[in-house]
Amino acid sequence: MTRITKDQCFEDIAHRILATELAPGAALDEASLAAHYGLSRTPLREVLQRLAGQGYIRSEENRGSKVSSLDLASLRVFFQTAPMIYANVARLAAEQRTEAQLDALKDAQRAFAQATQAGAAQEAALANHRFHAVISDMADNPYLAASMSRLQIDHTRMSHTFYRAASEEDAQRISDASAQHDAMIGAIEARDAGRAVDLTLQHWDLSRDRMEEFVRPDPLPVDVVKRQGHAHAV
Amino acid sequence: MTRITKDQCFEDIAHRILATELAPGAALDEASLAAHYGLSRTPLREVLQRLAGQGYIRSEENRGSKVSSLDLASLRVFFQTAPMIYANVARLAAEQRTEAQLDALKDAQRAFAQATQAGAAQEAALANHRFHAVISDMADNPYLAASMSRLQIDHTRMSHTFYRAASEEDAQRISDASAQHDAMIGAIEARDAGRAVDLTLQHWDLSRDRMEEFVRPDPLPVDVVKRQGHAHAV
DNA sequence: TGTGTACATTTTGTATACAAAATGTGAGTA
DNA sequence: TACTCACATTTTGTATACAAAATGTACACA
Repeated sequence: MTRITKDQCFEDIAHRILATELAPGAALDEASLAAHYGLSRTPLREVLQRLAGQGYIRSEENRGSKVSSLDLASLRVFFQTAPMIYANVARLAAEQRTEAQLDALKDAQRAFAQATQAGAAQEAALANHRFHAVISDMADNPYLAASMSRLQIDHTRMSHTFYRAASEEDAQRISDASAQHDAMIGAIEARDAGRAVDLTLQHWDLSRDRMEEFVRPDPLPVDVVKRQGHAHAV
Repeated sequence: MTRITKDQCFEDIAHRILATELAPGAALDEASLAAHYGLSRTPLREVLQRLAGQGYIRSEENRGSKVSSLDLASLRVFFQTAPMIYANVARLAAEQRTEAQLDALKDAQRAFAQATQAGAAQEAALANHRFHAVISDMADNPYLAASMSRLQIDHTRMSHTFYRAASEEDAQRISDASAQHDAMIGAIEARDAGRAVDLTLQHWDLSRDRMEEFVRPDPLPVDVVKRQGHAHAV
């Protein structure tokens, strides 16, 4: 109902996916989304196609769009790939960053620190997403950016529990992550690629362990036996 | 005018871009493309959006679509990134490949050998593209695939001169490349990841030197001074 | 000659009607 | 009860008309 632009619509759906407010596997209905955003179906379909192009959703001919799944199979590949891409992006970021990008990174970190201190889990996850997106931007490498953004989608979707501090230990981990961000800013500002890589890998180690346990396969259809290709969790 | 499906339209435009029949920077007109393929503008725009999502073209709001540029700036990043992605994809391909994919790879190589022996440069370049696309498929890693396919677009667009054998030396290089393909098939079939990586890097070295000299910046607009952001060749 | 401005033309973007495909429902039959 | 088939409903895909933006052109004026 709210009348907005295509870009805003794209951003809003993307954010809702990143926040898992739109859960992995959820079906997206063109007509109701178009009505909700006050667009006609033509531009809304264009938004969906862009979302599909960036890996947020998957569209099947004559069968609509679904939020990209996030099951244990993808998780395995994610863990396999992320450190390599993250490390290389960090190295390039330290080498290539501009002053303006450095300012943007500091802004993102301010927002992140604020969200974590306020205990706003979803805000923190999205701010963290932005922080790493700025680093990807600094690397100025469209080939790696394509990998990176896809990794980030899944990483952010898995990270929400990380920011919902239940125990004292959780709070410490969040504080550590924020300190690592600050150190990364320092390394990037100093154009110290080696240190940026090391810090990135440490940062990765910190978040890795907490993620795996919270991932769940897509909700199964009610009529299980008739559906093919839905492997159970290993 | 020829009436075809969206997928065929996508494939045809993609192939024409890979063959540089549609040159880097070339403008794409919706109306004439729609007429040419016998589609209305709505599905044709969808095709363009998919092409943009995969990096073949770039679309600007209210300003149409252009074939992605391929200038010295992108070239530098390309050389920086390709070996790492190619090597990792090769390693995963050797580890993960299925029998069906191995057959597909052998088919692609048969087509490649045939095209090179016939001296069909464009055929050879596209067959080579398919060969490496199958390897990317074997790796079964959507994150890397996003990088890989973008690298391949630019690689294939730069590779045409490689297959237009002018000298005896050129012919030898093409023959070497084909032999390397055969060796890569062997390594992948044997699931020998280390050897697959080594061969991939050798393959990369072979094609690298021949590429740089043939790349040209986008054709400049007639009115040069008024256009910004068009750096000259370094 | 060069510049600016109004206007015509071209091109892109959006809404909507209709077509086609998929899905859901219920009666009929074994 | 289980299954199939026909038909209604829902959802997606396409064509087309119209709106908006960009571009090109001609003319006035300094």
